[in-house]
Amino acid sequence: MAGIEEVAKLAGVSTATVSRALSGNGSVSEPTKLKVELAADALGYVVSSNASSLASGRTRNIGVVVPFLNRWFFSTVLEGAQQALLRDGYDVTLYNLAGNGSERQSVFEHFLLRQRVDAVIAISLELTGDEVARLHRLKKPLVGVGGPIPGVRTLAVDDAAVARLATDHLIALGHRRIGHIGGVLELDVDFHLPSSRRVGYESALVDAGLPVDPALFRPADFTIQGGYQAAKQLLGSPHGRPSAIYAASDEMAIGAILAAKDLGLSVPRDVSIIGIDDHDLADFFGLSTVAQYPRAQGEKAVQMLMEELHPERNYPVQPSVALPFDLVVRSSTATPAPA
Amino acid sequence: MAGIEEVAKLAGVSTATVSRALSGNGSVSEPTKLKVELAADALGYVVSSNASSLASGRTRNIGVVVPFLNRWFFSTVLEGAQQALLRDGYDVTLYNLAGNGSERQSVFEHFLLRQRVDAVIAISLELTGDEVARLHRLKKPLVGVGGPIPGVRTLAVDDAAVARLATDHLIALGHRRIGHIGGVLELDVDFHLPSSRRVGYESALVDAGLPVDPALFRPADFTIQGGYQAAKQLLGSPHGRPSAIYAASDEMAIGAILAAKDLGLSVPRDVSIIGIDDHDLADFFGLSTVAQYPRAQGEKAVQMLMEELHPERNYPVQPSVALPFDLVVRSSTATPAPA
DNA sequence: CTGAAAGCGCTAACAT
DNA sequence: ATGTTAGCGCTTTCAG
Repeated sequence: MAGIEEVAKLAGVSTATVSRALSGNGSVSEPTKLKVELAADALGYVVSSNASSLASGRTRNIGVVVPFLNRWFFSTVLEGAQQALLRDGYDVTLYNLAGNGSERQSVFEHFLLRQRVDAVIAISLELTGDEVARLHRLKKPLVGVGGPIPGVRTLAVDDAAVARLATDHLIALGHRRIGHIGGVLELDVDFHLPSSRRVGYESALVDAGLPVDPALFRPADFTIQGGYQAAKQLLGSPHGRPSAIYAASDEMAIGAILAAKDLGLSVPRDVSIIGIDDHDLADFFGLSTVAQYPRAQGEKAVQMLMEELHPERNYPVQPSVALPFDLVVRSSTATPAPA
Repeated sequence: MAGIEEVAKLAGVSTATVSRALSGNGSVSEPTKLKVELAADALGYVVSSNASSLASGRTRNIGVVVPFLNRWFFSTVLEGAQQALLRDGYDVTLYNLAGNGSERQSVFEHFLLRQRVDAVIAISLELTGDEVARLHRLKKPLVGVGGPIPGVRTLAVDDAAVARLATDHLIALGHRRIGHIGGVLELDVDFHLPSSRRVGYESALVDAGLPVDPALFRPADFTIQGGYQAAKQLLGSPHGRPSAIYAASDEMAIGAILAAKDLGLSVPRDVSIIGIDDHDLADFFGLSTVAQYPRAQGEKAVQMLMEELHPERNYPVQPSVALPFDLVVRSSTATPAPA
């Protein structure tokens, strides 16, 4: 491992100049800069991130905290964030807070605080006030994605509006008994979306003059399996089976489609189904859905961090972050069959 | 941020003793150790990983390189590895080599070499000789998971044996025309498994005295969609439709099940289907499969690294790594319907 | 624009 | 068992 000193020697300049030339901080004449770059290349020199971080206080490393890895939404946001960060020369240190217990505490107490990261991205994780305060005290920028964190810049679609859009689509098609597969309460602790997605649904019903029937709601765990079971309950009901189901995620909606099929019901003739996400599989299943764009959300989160981390770069200001979402109508929704 | 010096002062010892007491390296009497810990707690002291790394040469950080994030196998291995590393006090820096192009090069040239990681875990990624050599030159331990990397300790199930087991299961049930949905060649560059999983299938056939019919093979891309399309081709064949299909992954097998249903074929009455993986969804679809245990693979990879990184700890030696796999029979396979 | 030199906060000999 | 001290390899004032 060649060090900065050898590069300096080979280039015939001081180590300070090498540092400036390679980092872009401070001014260096074009010719010397070139010399330095050549020398660095020749020696295969790469800065030691530790030495650099120690001296400068910047790590060029971002901590990303996620609750799960094997769920489409999370891994897609992560992918978007990772790629954007790589482009900006940042590494990603991943913290998977699966086991919500002592693991979580140790991540905050020992890992994030070791000066290892310049900033933190929290995906769909409701941090406690204490956790947020800790990060603030260290002056580490923090942005949230997918779940509102009090007192923190957060990137999230307007879940209530998304839910409304999905429900309104069904109402506009003429459905009057619309079931809803939402989140289980347990998950609501960390993601607020289950409840806001339910609120949007209910207010859409109310605004349309439709009754809110608790029997038409079933909680599930955001998986295909969960959606399947919930839909079976909803659709198996001997009287008053809903003519449409709005599920709070595509995976649950796909489960609902499979449940309908297994019950011998045709989608969308006998029952319309709509989800939220625009999951990779939505197209395959012909699922109508409200698309959100997790990959773009990850990228935008990075952009927000860069604005804080590099105010000098004068990034275009993003005043309010209203994230886009779009109704995508495929073949799982249609007008209800005439009674 | 309190520094080591303040802790030393408060505890009434030297910084060296603080370092020793907190890191466990070198010997410190029980009483002083306690004093130091108390002082550290009181001040909320956490070592600066950069300073520590710079001085010691160890980063307590492992680089994990993956080709995709949103595929079950990868994210599960990653999850297992991450959790095991966290337990051992290691951070994980994630490199997602999605866009196999210049991104990949920059990861190797700039990121991994910055002394940021103590070791590297490569998941299902066939590293080039040059890439391996680079890591070796830095004396960074490297272990591979899921794909054989020449000259590198690699953790992978015996794909040919796994494929054989799946195929033999079908043969034992009495199937004689067994279709295979395997990997597309393109993917074979980075994962060797497509071809070894095909080889195992073919040799099982041969050993059973069955012909290897190229018309019974369809490539796909390891997704549900891909498996669906391939299965449609296989099952739609006007003559000589296979009575069973062995897919090289559960996701493709699930696609095949859906395809069979859509064709009006009953599984397993009209066609038996088996996959590989024991994916989260396998149980839901009643899919027979050969389970491998990616989470455990991630954990074992970590264990191997720890053995190299901490030889003094005398980990129990794992001589040869024969990874477990098991046939899991569910409801998607049965004897063929009598012709 | 460039160089000299003082650290960044810790660890690891080397003493004691 | 503990203290002293010399770096680890860079970045960044401060001069010039």
